[in-house]
Amino acid sequence: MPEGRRRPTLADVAKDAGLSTSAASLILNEIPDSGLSDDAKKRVFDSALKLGYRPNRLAKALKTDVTGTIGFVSDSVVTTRFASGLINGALKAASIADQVLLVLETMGTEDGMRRSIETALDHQVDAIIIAAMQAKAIRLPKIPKSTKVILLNAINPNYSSTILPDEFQGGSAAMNILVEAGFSKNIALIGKNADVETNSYRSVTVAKRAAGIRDVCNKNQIKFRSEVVCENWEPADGYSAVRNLLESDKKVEALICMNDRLAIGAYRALREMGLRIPEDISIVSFDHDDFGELLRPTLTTVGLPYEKMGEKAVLMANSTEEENEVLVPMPLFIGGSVR
Amino acid sequence: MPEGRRRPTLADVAKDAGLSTSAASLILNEIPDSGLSDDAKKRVFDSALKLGYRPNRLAKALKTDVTGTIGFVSDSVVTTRFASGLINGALKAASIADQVLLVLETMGTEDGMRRSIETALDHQVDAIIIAAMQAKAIRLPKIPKSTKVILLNAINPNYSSTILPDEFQGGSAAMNILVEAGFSKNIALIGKNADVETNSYRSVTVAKRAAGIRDVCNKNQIKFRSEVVCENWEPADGYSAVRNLLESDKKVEALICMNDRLAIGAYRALREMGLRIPEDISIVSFDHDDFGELLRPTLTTVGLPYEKMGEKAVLMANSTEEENEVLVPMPLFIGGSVR
DNA sequence: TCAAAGACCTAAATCGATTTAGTAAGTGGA
DNA sequence: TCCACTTACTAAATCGATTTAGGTCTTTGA
Repeated sequence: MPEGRRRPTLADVAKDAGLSTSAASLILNEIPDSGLSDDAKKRVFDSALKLGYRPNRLAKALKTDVTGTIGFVSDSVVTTRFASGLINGALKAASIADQVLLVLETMGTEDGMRRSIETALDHQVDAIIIAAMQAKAIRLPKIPKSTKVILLNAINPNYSSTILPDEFQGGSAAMNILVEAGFSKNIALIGKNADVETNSYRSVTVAKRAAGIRDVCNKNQIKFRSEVVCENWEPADGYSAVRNLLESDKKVEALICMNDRLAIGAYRALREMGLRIPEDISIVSFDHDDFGELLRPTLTTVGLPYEKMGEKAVLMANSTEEENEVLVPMPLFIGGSVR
Repeated sequence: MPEGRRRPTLADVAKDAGLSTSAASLILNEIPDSGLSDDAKKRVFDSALKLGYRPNRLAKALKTDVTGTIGFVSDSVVTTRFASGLINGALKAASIADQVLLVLETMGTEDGMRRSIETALDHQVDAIIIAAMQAKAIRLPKIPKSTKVILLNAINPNYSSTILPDEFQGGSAAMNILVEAGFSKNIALIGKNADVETNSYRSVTVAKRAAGIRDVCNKNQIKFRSEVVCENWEPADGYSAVRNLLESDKKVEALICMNDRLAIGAYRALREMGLRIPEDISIVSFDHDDFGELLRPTLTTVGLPYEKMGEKAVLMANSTEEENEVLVPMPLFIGGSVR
């Protein structure tokens, strides 16, 4: 009896239609072979519409063990401008699947990770997506095998469902831009980093980015004129790297920077040295950071396919078949920084 | 009976402790005056720990009507780097309150808004936070009065619980920086916008930003040397505004730009004209966009207190007393762009 | 004419908790 | 010895759905 303004329940609909709740449930869920008459069906649908009935997802979930809820646990993905695309893609795919994302942050600690996962499980999520800001090997607490786990931009030996950017392809793509623009001899690499290329714990994907670059070099018999090591990949590192490089070597014609932040430092160094982009020096880099559009000329960069990755994560969470590592291609953003 | 690896239920705990589920519930929830013996309490706590019992939030919610869940509906806040602080702050506050955010996107459409709100209600959220990317008057569908609604960075005539940045104070703060730096006569305003200052539907808060600026002007008997109108607040607009201004008027010494994007355009114009920041021209602006840190000199800017606003939204959602409009102070970020 | 076969619908159990009303045993006072 | 209180606990209803195992009729076939 819908007294006051209570949300109507299935019982209200059933009563209004003059049927049992069982009948109403069978009809509204369109269960085949339920044997309910067309007349009964019409009455139930009419009543549901009239009362504005919407099922209580909690009650439904309690019985069916399907909440329509996915835990999105992130190692501070949400908070950073950098990868909000991940969550955005996930949000879109979830919305299409009539699901909802339950977003949790680990604050970057192992304890936070454990707590977030427990909270998600307490809410009986159908699956957990664990997203990392930089694709790296993460530590995870035990998660019952009944809950599907998808790693987004991360890897862990105990879970095989992983979504990563295809950094090898991305590295190749960036290098190919320079090759196709006619460069071969006088290219310098900014941001070589021994640690990254060998230590898989620190960053699994960037090693592949480097491998993709080197693969194109090998195929075209290109040897870098210079490989500048940068421990960090911040603008200041790019600035000093390029400044030092060009002061001693005037022949460099193109730079491939390991990320956009290095590239912005390169821009500054070149500007100060009176060198023009792309007339004197061409630049490609990685990440498709927002500020790339604000630079003059705009930056040619290989982006990370965050949105697609987020989408894929939700699709994978909902798929019944086991998938293993999925590599999502990296998109190219052509700016004006290559001659 | 915990057969297999099923999640232990309250019944499992009760059985293990040799008590009824009622007793177990009373004990675990620490209900006062339940009259259970200390021995019974110990047994229940021990069993719960041993089995790793965690209550099923769904079942609990079904009975108590408290889900520990807040719907965070956003007009594309999540997706944008711009305001991920909002959600981050909300996430932190929710985590402290042992709550979880159910994040939904409206895709910017009215239908999306309706659908998101319905979805949140279907999941029986305890409250709904409606966040907008730019504080503006938004349209909302009917929401039952039993669900608390908090507007975050937005206003709507039907809901009074609103959280907004204190733009008046922010505007004053920015202008004060210039005043305190000793400027008074030769200041130009970049980004005057008749529409924004009068049409409250388009943007409620920016009008106040302007008012805050003018208030400081009045108090100090300052009249802008120039007020340049910009229909849009993009870098290109800032560029042409400053270029035109300074080509005709060499006396300008300081600029107050209505946002950082205008300011970045100003930087470019000044650089091309050979004017130094801050030696020749000082600049303050608004938003604390990420790229401000990357500029040389770094930008002095008044930021939006997104994180605090998000926190406040959750606190308000959980508070029993009605609060009305809350204004959150805007933080100052001192860079090197003011002499 | 009677049983078997549909056709149409419902009772009741269940999911995992909370919470009220009540029961059983023990204690103390007269 | 009996009643009134405590003390310590439990039975059962409940939240809002789903789902299985029937239960009535009416129809049909022989």
